[in-house]
Amino acid sequence: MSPPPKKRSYTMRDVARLAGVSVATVSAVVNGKQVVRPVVVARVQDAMKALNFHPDHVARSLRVKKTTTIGVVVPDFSSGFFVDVLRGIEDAARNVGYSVLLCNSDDDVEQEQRHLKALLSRRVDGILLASTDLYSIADTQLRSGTPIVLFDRVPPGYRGAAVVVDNVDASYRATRHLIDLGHRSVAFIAGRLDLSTASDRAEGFRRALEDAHLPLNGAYFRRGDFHPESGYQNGLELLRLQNRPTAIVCSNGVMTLGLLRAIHEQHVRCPEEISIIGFDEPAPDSYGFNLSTLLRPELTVVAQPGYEVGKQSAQTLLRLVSEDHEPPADQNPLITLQAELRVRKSTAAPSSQTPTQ
Amino acid sequence: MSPPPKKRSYTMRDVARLAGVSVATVSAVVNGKQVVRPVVVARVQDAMKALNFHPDHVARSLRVKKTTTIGVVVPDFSSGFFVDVLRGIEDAARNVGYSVLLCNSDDDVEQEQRHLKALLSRRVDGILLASTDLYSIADTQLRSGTPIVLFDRVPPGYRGAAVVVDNVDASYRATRHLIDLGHRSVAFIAGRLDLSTASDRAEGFRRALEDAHLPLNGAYFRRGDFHPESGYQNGLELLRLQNRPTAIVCSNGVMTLGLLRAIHEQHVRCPEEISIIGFDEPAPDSYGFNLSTLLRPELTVVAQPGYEVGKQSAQTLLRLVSEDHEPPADQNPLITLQAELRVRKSTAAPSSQTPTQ
DNA sequence: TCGCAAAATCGAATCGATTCAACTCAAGGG
DNA sequence: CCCTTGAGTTGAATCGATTCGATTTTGCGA
Repeated sequence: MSPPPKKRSYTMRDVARLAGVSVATVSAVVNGKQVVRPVVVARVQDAMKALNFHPDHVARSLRVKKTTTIGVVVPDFSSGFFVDVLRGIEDAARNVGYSVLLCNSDDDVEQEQRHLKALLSRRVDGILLASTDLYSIADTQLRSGTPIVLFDRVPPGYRGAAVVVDNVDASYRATRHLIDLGHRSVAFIAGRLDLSTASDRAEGFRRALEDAHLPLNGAYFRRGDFHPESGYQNGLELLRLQNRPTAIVCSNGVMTLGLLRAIHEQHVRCPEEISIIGFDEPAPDSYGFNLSTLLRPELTVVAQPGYEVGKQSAQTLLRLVSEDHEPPADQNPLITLQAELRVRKSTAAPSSQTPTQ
Repeated sequence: MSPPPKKRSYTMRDVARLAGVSVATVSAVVNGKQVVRPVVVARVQDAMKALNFHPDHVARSLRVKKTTTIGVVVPDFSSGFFVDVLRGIEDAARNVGYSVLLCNSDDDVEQEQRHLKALLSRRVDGILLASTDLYSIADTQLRSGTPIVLFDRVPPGYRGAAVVVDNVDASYRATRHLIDLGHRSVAFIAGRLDLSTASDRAEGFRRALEDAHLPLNGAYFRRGDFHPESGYQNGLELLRLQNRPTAIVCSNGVMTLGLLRAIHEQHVRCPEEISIIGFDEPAPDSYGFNLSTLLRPELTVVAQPGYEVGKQSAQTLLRLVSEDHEPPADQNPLITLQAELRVRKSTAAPSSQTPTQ
């Protein structure tokens, strides 16, 4: 019960001294996992209050080899999709007392590697990663032993845990929607084809054409890079084509914004002269109602369940973290979520004069 | 030079053993702050490579009492503004090797307190906070000794470091823009008036009217809560008013979306029948071009420099962190940034028939 | 009142990197 | 040839909480 020394922040030692017990007992009180007599508990709690003691999580982490922290690496959090994902992650993590270390890779391979190194060095309990560099993960993962859950993007044949959207199906349905409306010349603006999301969407588009016995016009398949400018450029080029397509599928949210700009600039009426369908809402999905309904025209989109992707990724990761043994091989670590087709006003039947094909 | 024991992750001890030196020397090599003979450096580095050694940042943090991590508490990262801020923070932090612990308070006072406690417990080097509860900060701050920089929202008379936008001026200019166009009956949809941002914007509105010798019609001053639904409801009520205003200033981004919906639903033409000006872009500012230009109508807004707010907040905080002594009192710790008026198509001169005032 | 099992508390080692006083050793001066 | 000097290296203490085997207390029956 000696007077506490003057410090900025007190330790269990100080609390113990003030309460007249040992640090082990203070620890027992703090963690509540061992039995301590009520009278002692009270004494310790008083001491803690008196000193405004807060246990040092860093020291604890060192000792128990667990940081109660997960790292998240996203390629870009300007995109509405990743913001939704992030919200899902944060909510799931917070619910179980985990903190989130946020890293932005800017879609840059080196940044991503640096971030992963930093996260491992900081001994996060697990990592959520939307990787820019699909082929270098195995490496990082194998070396570290830290659980990793990939989301959104997954290397072909990846055997680890991952949460993705069924992009083939999403794209198929988007394309199919246009075909069902009567479109025969449908164009596609693809994303970075080295990413699974982009190639899957391209594949869905291809299959939908195939199933409808429509030819795949090479000029209608454009390579974008998931950035708005490429939506704009490819949009312009498509609109200027002699045989202009009657409909365009645009394979992500921000490229769709670029495409819209091109359409406005060229004074092409949508959906009268051209139908367009986008991927993702162009802004976070969380306002209670969606921004797309305010766009000119109201956008038909295939919306990915971003929040759900985040939530399930985090939950999967936290499950892996809490299992010390390797998860049984028979349970599939790949979770696939379905996107939702939201038909609004940017898609309609093509005008009667069918363009030459 | 004994063979390394099998472990998941190796320590300096292992590296030292393998390299035939002491841990102190390994530490010296890792940190490069003391002179070590090149031949020894090489031996140590080889050993590190061989074991795939990565220093344990947790242990380091404990010893040096520094985590190279800052905590960020935002009320909501669905809003485009905070996403921009976050990007600014992340960029600034990453540039100097800091990590970011992200917390979402959901504009809930208890969440915020919990997050702050957690961050202090985790011994972050500093905290960036957009506080929901302006009057309980002093407490947390004084007790902890951890540097805190407030951003976006600041309690009146706050004496600590903060980075804010000049909301009075921003709102003044928005209102002034409408008055200059000839509007005489201008309405205002306010946010949560307990927040400095909201009350400052209300004040700017008030002053602009006053300077123009226009009366402040009570029915034209609406209290919202910064959420889209309140923009919608207040919008509806304003539009249904007998003396409908000819222009509306809406004091944040998502409420403006709600207001837009109300306008569409009521089939009120904008800007012909009503001019509106919003605060913030309704989505992140980072696409290279802005979403507002695609809205129907293209929105005139007062855009806050979100990225800059984030960047300067982080830089200010990191400066505080690196100074061990208290900063001199004579330098003003309050940074005020100016918003930018972006005139687009949702504002125009009122129609000739002046409504009864 | 005593003895003893059970319950409560304690002491000391530990996690992994940093730090600093102490020590080694080679070079150069006297 | 010895001593000083200083560059390079090392051992051991330290950061603060946890943990576990050891020790003390408590409560209860005899």
